[in-house]
Amino acid sequence: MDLKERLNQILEALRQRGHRITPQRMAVLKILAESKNHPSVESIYQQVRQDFPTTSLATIYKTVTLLKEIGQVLELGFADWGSRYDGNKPFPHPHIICTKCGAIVDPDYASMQEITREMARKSGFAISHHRLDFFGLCPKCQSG
Amino acid sequence: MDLKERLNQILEALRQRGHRITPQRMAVLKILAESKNHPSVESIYQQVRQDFPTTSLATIYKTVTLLKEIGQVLELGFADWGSRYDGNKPFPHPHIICTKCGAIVDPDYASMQEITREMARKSGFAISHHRLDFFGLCPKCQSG
DNA sequence: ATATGTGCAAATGGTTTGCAGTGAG
DNA sequence: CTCACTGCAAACCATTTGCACATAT
Repeated sequence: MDLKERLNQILEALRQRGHRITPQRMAVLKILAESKNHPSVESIYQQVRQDFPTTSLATIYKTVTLLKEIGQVLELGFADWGSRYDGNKPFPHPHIICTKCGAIVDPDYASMQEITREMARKSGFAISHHRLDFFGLCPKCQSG
Repeated sequence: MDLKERLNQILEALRQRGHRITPQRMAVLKILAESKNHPSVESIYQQVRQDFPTTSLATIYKTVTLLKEIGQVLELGFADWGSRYDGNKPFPHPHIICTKCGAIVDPDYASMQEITREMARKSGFAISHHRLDFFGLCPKCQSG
């Protein structure tokens, strides 16, 4: 999805609910709207500080939490490496995670809907979303 | 897998590496060897305390961490609800999680290997394991 | 006998919260 | 003007660590 378009979606969702667009918040939104690298809170913090040096970690957390609540960011919680965020594709989708360098990429994969339907039928659950992660070494780390 | 057999596997893995089998540890192992309910550390703690009231949380954590290190327990880390553990099937497999009551069940599903191969081919990653979670309401919670 | 495991208490670290001051709408 | 947001510091809480004692082997 086009970054500017995605950013506008997020802005619109915030405005609809009466939330304000501050410079710090805008900086976070921009990072999350691209977020091809699925950044951590700490990573977002470091980036935002380049433009707004007084920004606090708490502000990043508050913004990310808000976006989570209104469904504008997808949280990937890992037991060992903390959470990573995807604001570009905030809906459930597969990920491939490099266990060495921590890179997270989105493979293209379409048939999850079929699998989800099959799961629901067999289990009796009313399935609302899913999460599928593959772990391994990315091409770069395989030669390291 | 048969519970007694699974327990023996874990015991064997511990003995091989020179770890001792204490009563407290045995209690944890038994719980994890069945673990159809994918217990949390706190839940394991409460159960163990029924038989060994002086057991400390730290001991549970240490045992679970040890089992994780030797690959005898699978950790499911959730950003919002902490970690849950599966010592009965310590290898990657799908889960269905009730977002209301927190129940976690294992559906039977075989074709993950195909999907994993396909993923590896398309991404260039050397995939070592995966994780697939479906979230929704279990049959019981749908009528609640 | 020996060194691994236990249990307690303290430390840790990521995340959240309270609150006074700031600024977007 | 108002009320949501920011930034700081303190609070939180799950998990980890240090250490003296206990005990499995």
